[in-house]
Amino acid sequence: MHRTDGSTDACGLATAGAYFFAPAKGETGIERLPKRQRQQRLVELIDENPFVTDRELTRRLKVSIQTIRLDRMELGIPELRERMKLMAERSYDQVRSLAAEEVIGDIIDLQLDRSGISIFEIREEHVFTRTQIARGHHIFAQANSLAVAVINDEIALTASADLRFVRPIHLGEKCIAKAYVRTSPGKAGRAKVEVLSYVGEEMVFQGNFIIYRSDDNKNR
Amino acid sequence: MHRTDGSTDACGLATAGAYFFAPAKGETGIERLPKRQRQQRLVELIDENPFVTDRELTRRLKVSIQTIRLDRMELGIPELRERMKLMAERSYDQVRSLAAEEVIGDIIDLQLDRSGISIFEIREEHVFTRTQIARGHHIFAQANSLAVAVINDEIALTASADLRFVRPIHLGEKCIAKAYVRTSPGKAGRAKVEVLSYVGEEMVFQGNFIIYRSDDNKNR
DNA sequence: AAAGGTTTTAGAACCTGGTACTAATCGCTA
DNA sequence: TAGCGATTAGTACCAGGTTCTAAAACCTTT
Repeated sequence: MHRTDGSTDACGLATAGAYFFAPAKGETGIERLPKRQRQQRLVELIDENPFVTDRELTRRLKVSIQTIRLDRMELGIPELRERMKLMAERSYDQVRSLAAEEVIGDIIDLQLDRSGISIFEIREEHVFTRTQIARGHHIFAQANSLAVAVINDEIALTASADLRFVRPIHLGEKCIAKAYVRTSPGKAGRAKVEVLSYVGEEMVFQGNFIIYRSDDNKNR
Repeated sequence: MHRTDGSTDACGLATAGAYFFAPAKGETGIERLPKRQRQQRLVELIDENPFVTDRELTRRLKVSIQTIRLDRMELGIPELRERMKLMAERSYDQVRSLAAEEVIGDIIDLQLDRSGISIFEIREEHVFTRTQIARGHHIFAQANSLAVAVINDEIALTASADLRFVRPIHLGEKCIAKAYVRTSPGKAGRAKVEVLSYVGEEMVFQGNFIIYRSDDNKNR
């Protein structure tokens, strides 16, 4: 005998007629919603807590477990275990790549000892929640990463920098940093790198970096 | 990763099963290992790929699935689904807290419009893997966060900065940043903040920040 | 009122990747 | 020879599902 998802008919009588034409927003809180709204609510609930089971959703939405499952299927939402697996995999990959993340922003062009370009999109985690303006250190991180990357040496460390945040950068904006090496390549000790960051045509940040270099690019 | 690492008492229980020290059976590559070594290998395999099932491990270690499960139990390694759940939960919490992370480093003292102190420990994810030296932007992030935090305004944005990375900071070092507001509080427009970061007695970083302020600290 | 469509519910069979438990069996040793 | 740890086998059971079939329940149209 296999156990079957019993579900002790929690709401048999709720199936009375005209079941959602009542003053839909009663005291009772959640009356059964029409399909569209229920599915929307389902998405919200799962989004809010991805660890919720179908059985739990049954409780919250006052429909049968089959309905929940049909809804998930229609909406293309995978089952709990699949969701957890996806999260786990994502975080696992992230951990792996985070360690490798030597650079903030995507470098899309790099001419060693000459110049480089990187793109960095301002996302939720980069802004002040209140103002939606990017925190300065993320803008700096992009510029600094690029300045270090453009130096063709075993070891390159920022020695000093001079920054100007020209205008606030907002959530969703794509920040394009362009770095130019100002001293001749291979010159011992220190390199000077200028980084200019743009959103569209507009310059939003400017930095002058002095990069300490190990100066052993010959043995690579 | 999550290495539960259950006390591998090296030789507490003299494992009687030394009965596999016969000619190591070079023929078939991995022949069955003695218990201790197998368990060690098990830990390695799971560590290497936390998404591996017991059945897969059976293949790899050439023992029955019961043995795998006994081993997991002895070692306190949870089942695959539990492992995935833990990873998912951890990453979920991380995402949540990352978004809330308005400040890099722990602020341990703050006198608004006067001074502030924060501590930041250099961990794996902050250093160049090759050299174990902290990337500049993390050091900057700590200083910048503190400089912004110390300004008692609705909105405070970095306008410009002038940085000196005095000496490299290494993995494991605790960086203590001290910020001093150099202009009189409430003065309109811009505040000047000096941040000095130390490892022990040694100054490792110095920054002069100009912080743009909304200057509406009265209505708080 | 009957027909027809959508929505919702029910139930059974089956799946994966396990746990929990009992009971052999193997290989060596005291 | 008995004993003992290590290993294997097998069964029952579980959560949290998928898949499928089938029957209501509801709503609109004819």
